[in-house]
Amino acid sequence: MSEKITIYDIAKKLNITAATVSRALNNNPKIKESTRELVIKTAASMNYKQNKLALALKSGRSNNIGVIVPRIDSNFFASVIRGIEEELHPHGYQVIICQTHESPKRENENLYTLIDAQVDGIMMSVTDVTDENDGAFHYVLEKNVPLIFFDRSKHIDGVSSVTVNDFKGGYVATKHLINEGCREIAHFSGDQSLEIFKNRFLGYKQALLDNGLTFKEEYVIRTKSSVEAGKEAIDVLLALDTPPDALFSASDFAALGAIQELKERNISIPNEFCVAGFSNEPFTKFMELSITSVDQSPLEMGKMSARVFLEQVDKTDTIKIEKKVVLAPELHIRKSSSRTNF
Amino acid sequence: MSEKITIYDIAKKLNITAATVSRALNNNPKIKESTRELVIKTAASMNYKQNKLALALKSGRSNNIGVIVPRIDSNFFASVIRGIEEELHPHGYQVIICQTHESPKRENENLYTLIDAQVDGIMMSVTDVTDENDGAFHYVLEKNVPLIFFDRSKHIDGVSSVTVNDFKGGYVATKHLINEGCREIAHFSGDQSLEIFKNRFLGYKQALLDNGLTFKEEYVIRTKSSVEAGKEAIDVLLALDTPPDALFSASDFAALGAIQELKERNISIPNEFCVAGFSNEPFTKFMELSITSVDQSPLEMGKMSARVFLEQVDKTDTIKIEKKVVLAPELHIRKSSSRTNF
DNA sequence: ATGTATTATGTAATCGATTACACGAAAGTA
DNA sequence: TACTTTCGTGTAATCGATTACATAATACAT
Repeated sequence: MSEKITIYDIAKKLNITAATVSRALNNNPKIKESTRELVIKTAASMNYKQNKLALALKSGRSNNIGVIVPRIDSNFFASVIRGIEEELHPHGYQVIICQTHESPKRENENLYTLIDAQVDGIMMSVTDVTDENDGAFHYVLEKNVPLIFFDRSKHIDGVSSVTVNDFKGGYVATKHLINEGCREIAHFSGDQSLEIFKNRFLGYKQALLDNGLTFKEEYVIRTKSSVEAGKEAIDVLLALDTPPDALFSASDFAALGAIQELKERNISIPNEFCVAGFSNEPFTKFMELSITSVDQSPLEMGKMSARVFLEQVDKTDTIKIEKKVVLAPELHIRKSSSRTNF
Repeated sequence: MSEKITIYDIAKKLNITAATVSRALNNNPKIKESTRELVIKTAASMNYKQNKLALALKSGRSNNIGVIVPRIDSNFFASVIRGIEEELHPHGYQVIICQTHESPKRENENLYTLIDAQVDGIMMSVTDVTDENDGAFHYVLEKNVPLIFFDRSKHIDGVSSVTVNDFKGGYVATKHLINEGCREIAHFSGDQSLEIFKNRFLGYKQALLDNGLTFKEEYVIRTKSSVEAGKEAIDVLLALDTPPDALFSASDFAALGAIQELKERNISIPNEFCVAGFSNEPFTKFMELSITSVDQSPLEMGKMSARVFLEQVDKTDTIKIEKKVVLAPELHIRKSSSRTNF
């Protein structure tokens, strides 16, 4: 075990006080240049390392920020985290990861844990939006810890968010399907208590109406974000009297499930049926029958969240800044919906 | 801003000392039962929260562990991290993420940063294995911080590791290709200074020799783990006098690149050419022409790493335990190499 | 020479919790 | 009764760094 060197050890060696050492190391202008140099040289030679915990205790700032996501092993969330990490690392922040597994209970626990661990900020994608009376968020706000929502947001006064324009995403995807000649367009939605799914749905609906198509309730199916769920949902749709000729799915995984099932039934894609997904998961691009999907630029979302955090930290004295950043979605048109180009 | 309640506040209210409060909250047996109950009740009513930073400073333990990976937005690493987080969360540890982007310099920085942040342990997948004289690792060991390598390991005395049997993975994948009737099997390798790639290669070679096939140097190509690299590499192979009839790629991405290029050339898979990859990335399963791949059970790898950490922490007094856990790889046979079943 | 800035450093409190040691009170023993 | 344990709590140091305030030392002005 290497001995821990503290500023007291340096002070003793140089016959000065720890205060002087501290000031010298922190470039306090009141320190004589010669002293500063001596201290810095001695510190280096003794292999001194600042104890971050002591600093954190004194300053109340841990230089850690917490990130809460439903799960980390999804390309979207992992990419957002990557963005956050890359933006914050140069500023000396470490990123602490928490997963909720879509459980509001875990979400609360994580919030409390992070605050208790004295993180300097929290960035998160909420899991459930229903418990408005929930104490954990107020606990965060009371502590004046910057809180930033990304992707899945919640309306709380004074809280910033970075989201993608889901309405537009749903709109352009649906419009694209219409342009390809589809007239009976179905939609796989997620839990509409989450804004993102609500908005993707609304974008879809608006695109239909704006283009003279009728919106049919029975074409909208709520599915989980999984291949299996997509298969089951498309079965339901194909059993309708007028089955659809296209699908806009709010999940790439469900879109994939639908595609697999359609192939099983020898329905030709994109000739007889067009499909568009959402999220631009890596596999959508890799498939032989590549899948059209709406990109949410997760890396950018992460970086932007980090920037919003940096703006807010250190400004706790001023009026709380509420910044709503909305990124533009980008439709990646691929084979699953291209009757013309490929 | 909510006032911060400390044990001193509780002490003052009850006309006792902070020491008694601390002992009561920590279930110290020397405290009178009635006092303990009173303290606990008062603490709850005052909404007291233990200051983790103060605790960390005093105890020298932060309850954070650091994880260093090349990048987080890869399904493999994200899954390992998920495993680590799930195993460690119940024990009160938070997971701090660092990325190296395959840069040894960043790797060193991350190691120093984590130690300076007083993490209680470090789990990592190394980036580069060449600089044996590297100070950062010794710094970690000097501090007696448990260090565990997963997947990409480095030989350091007293350091535990959790890896998959890459030799076996390479062997079974190659053996499988041979069983399917392939005779001229090529191999995409990664940087062989990394054990994992070395061992996958050796397994491949051994399988060839054990089955009476000749090993050809020119069939082994070093590629990056990307689709593009795979395309370029297969071009080289197909230009040989005797082009191969199968490929075992140490990377799923490179395997995918090869498949795309082979299709481009109208070479039929698996009839004329079989392909197997490594890592079992999600997309390998999703493709219409699903790709055979070796699974490394990343979730299990993460959990196992966490367990090894838990065994080592708190036992710094004893002789250093060096535990080498080797998980069994599992070959997932899919269409890209199945001439018979599908 | 005396008084006043200015500069560099020391003193000591502080962040919040833990804990070795000390000590008074109660209980047990002879 | 007197003496020893045992029990419960208080005192104060400690973890390592920062910083308001005090003070010593020097420079400068009159």
